[in-house]
Amino acid sequence: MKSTADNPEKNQWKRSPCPIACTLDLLGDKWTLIVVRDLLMGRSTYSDFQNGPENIPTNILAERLKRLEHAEVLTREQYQQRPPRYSYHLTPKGKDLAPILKAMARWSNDYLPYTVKV
Amino acid sequence: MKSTADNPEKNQWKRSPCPIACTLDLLGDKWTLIVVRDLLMGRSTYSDFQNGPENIPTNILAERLKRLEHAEVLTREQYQQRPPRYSYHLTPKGKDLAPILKAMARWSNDYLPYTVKV
DNA sequence: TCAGTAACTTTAAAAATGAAAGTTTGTTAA
DNA sequence: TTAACAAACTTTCATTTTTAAAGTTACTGA
Repeated sequence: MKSTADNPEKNQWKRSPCPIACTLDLLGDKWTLIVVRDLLMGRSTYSDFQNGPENIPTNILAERLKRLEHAEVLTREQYQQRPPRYSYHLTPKGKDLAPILKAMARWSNDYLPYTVKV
Repeated sequence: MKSTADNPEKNQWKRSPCPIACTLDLLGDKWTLIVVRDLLMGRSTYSDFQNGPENIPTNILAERLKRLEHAEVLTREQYQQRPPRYSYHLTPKGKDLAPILKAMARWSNDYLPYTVKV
């Protein structure tokens, strides 16, 4: 029988209690941190994200926004009634992802050629 | 006609020249940084990685090791002739991924419940 | 010679991704 | 008053990736 501490159903983690693994359970894919990057840059609407240089597929974008909202990394708010318009904003939890992105940008600038310097 | 600067074939990047996007092109999935974490912890053999708490599928592990070797994040060396045995080690480029993992661990400890503190 | 181990490779099913078209709600120009 | 346009999605379906499981190769030690 599985102990509670080892059971991902009862806890938050899917693979192991390792903090790296837990972060990757939520953010470990090609698109999620692109959306966070855009939010950190001040972009806030669905079409802002959709029109980014990476051309995120719209169904992926919608799914990621829902996932991040559920994880309380961002909030969705209607800023206009008619026509209905929504904006997305980072929570403190979401803003605190900045050091991860900073470290990635730094590493990329140091080691990957043809990368835009930041 | 596509300009050279915008052509991912000629450059290293697949989606955009953004350093975040470039990093995610290489590392943006659920398993790659788990392998890097293990390497940073001093694990070095295929079975070391395979026996980690996350139970990485063996074909995924083999593919990731090849990809990281190709990207010069790690090296593979035969440390014994017979039976043939191999070990993997981070290059300076690989070791410099540590700040990214540190930032992830920090964020996880700050915001994700049931995570092991580091 | 037989079981066991490291380091993979192969296979087939399941899940995720990606490209494209479609939907809903409203605005604005003709 | 109708047609075109836009934001913010949803749906569909083909392709790609992931996963679990079994298989392979090279060798050791009993």
